[in-house]
Amino acid sequence: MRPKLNDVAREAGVSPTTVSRVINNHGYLSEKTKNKVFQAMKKLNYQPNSIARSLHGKQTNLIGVLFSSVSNPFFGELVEKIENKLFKSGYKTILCNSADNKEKERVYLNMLIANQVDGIIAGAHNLGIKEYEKVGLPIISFDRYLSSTIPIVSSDNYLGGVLATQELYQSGARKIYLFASSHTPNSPTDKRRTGYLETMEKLQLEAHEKVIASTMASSVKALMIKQILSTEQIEGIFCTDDLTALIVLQQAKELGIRVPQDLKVIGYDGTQFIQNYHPELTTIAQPINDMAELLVELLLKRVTDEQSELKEHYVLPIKLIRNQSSSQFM
Amino acid sequence: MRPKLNDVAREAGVSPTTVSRVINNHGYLSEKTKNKVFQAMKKLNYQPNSIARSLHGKQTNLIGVLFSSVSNPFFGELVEKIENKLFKSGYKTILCNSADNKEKERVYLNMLIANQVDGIIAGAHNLGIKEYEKVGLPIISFDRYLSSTIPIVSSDNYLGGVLATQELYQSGARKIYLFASSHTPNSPTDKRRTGYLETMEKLQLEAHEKVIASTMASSVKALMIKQILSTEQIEGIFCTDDLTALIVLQQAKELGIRVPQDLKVIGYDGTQFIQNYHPELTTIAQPINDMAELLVELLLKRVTDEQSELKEHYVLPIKLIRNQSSSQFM
DNA sequence: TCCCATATGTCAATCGTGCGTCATAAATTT
DNA sequence: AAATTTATGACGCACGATTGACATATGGGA
Repeated sequence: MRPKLNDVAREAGVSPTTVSRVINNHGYLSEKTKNKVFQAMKKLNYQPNSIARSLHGKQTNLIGVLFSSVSNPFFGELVEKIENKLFKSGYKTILCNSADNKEKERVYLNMLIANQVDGIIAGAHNLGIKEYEKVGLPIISFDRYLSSTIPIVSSDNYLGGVLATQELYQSGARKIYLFASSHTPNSPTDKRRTGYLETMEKLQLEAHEKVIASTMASSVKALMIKQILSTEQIEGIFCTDDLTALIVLQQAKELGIRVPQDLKVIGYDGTQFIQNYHPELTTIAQPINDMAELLVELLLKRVTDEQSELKEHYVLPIKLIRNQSSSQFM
Repeated sequence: MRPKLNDVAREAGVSPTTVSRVINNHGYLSEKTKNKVFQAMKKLNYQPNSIARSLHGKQTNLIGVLFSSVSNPFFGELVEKIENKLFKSGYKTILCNSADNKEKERVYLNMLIANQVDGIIAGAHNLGIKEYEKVGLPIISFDRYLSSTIPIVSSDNYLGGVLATQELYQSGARKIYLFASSHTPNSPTDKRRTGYLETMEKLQLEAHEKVIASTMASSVKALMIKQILSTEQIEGIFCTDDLTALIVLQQAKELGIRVPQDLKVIGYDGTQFIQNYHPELTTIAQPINDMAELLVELLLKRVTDEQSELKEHYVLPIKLIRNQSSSQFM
């Protein structure tokens, strides 16, 4: 049986009250007693039962972190950063991978409530606004509108779309396609798309959109992309995520389409992983670390003070990382 | 304020005891009352406070999942599978990224104890055996020996080393190098190494080892590998992880070393990610899904019944995925 | 009619800790 | 010597739900 506060008191030869005082550094305490208690705690390997403490109206220091999947490097890196920053502030992360499953997301939301988490960082958004509003807990959303009371953190998706398109144009491409991973209004991808469309219009070029659904198996994506590449004359492709861009590079190679000579490709996300292991890929890098930091900071602000006034939308700058896959070829 | 059991009772017009009985399906209950209570729960959006329930000696249904990092695709995929399987069994995952930091791992362990988790899946092992034994909770270890009472789940690292080496040999390589990500006895990498060394001896070939520390920044790794590739005559490389193998491929390309004509490369791990996005890489695939399943199954067995007899070591089979990077060239 | 299974309510203890109140005693200041 | 400050103990309530004991009521079957 795990030792309790009373066991520590007995071991240290003091009253339970004193032990509690030592733990919470509350009231008058002599160094001598403190030491006695600390030693007893160490000897018994005592850890205050945070369940009991939480029940007493205190915080649980648990934060629900809800994303669709951590096996995607982008979310993996983001979640890792979030977890790190939460840890530094003394909070624990309950990981929730909704796998784009509405039902799972709903069950998770209820679980989190039942577990009395202090707040939620939500990056998986298959549920309606209502369900999130019903939660009644501090929530910060990553990259999607949930409700007017839930602040959003995102990077500048629109500018990303603009820059990506301009980059392809400037490196010589004219027939520029958009490979979008989905097509839902209110989704970040959509603003990247808007950036693309408006820029194409300004450039007086015809827009071409292909939806490469993120739910498809990657082999299916590959097939689909191969099909497109082999039938259409394309000079530049803006993929709304890096992984799709990788498949494009792969398929282009198989078809003997040279990158960047015949085809220029630009991705989106710019994870550390992509930068390290695919330094050839031009991409729009989201500030993963800053986003994680802001998400945590805003959430903890709300957790500490429910009334704290937050903006509705925080947009962080993106950065074009220019590499060989989009370089001008002479 | 979140509704309590008493509020539900009032709303349903029954006693608190009855509500509790309905929730726990305990004692005699009429359908009529059950329905009244369920409706009241729904109306108030009531979630039983699991903190309070846990305090009552019940399980917390929280499991600590301790790995070094989820941004590494291998761990990302493994953790995601684990989280999924835990969820299916009604358990919640507390994610702990120790970042190979001893102190963080220790703090995490204490946090998990304080939070009364029902058990721990440990895949980060920077601490001594003692600290893990002291925990006094069901623990299952991934891939490393912690103590005789803590079962280990791993894949067949030794056989992986053997197969990898044989594959390189059979495809024609004679000067076969090992690029190991670390060199600690008791670590899985070490058995891969043993497999390599023994196979090389059987083949009467000279072994060559290089340590490409996993702690190094990938740019440093790249530099180091470039250096090695450009100074030594190598025909085959067995990398103890796929990411290192990717760097090898990358650097070989830069140096004009053709793969597989001049150099054959084989990696290790075989994540879905690698299979999808680097189908050219031959690799030893660990059964990520089966490992996750077994880890969870064993842990829950221990959680449910402390006394359940488990083996000390569970070794799951690996699989050679043969691709172009190691193919015989004629 | 009596009994028993079914259905619900009342009451109180319990889980481990936090914390306020009161009491007491020693140490320190005035 | 009196008044404070410092240090500790004892006690009890609270947190929200669980659970057992006990009481009571209804209905159906023997």
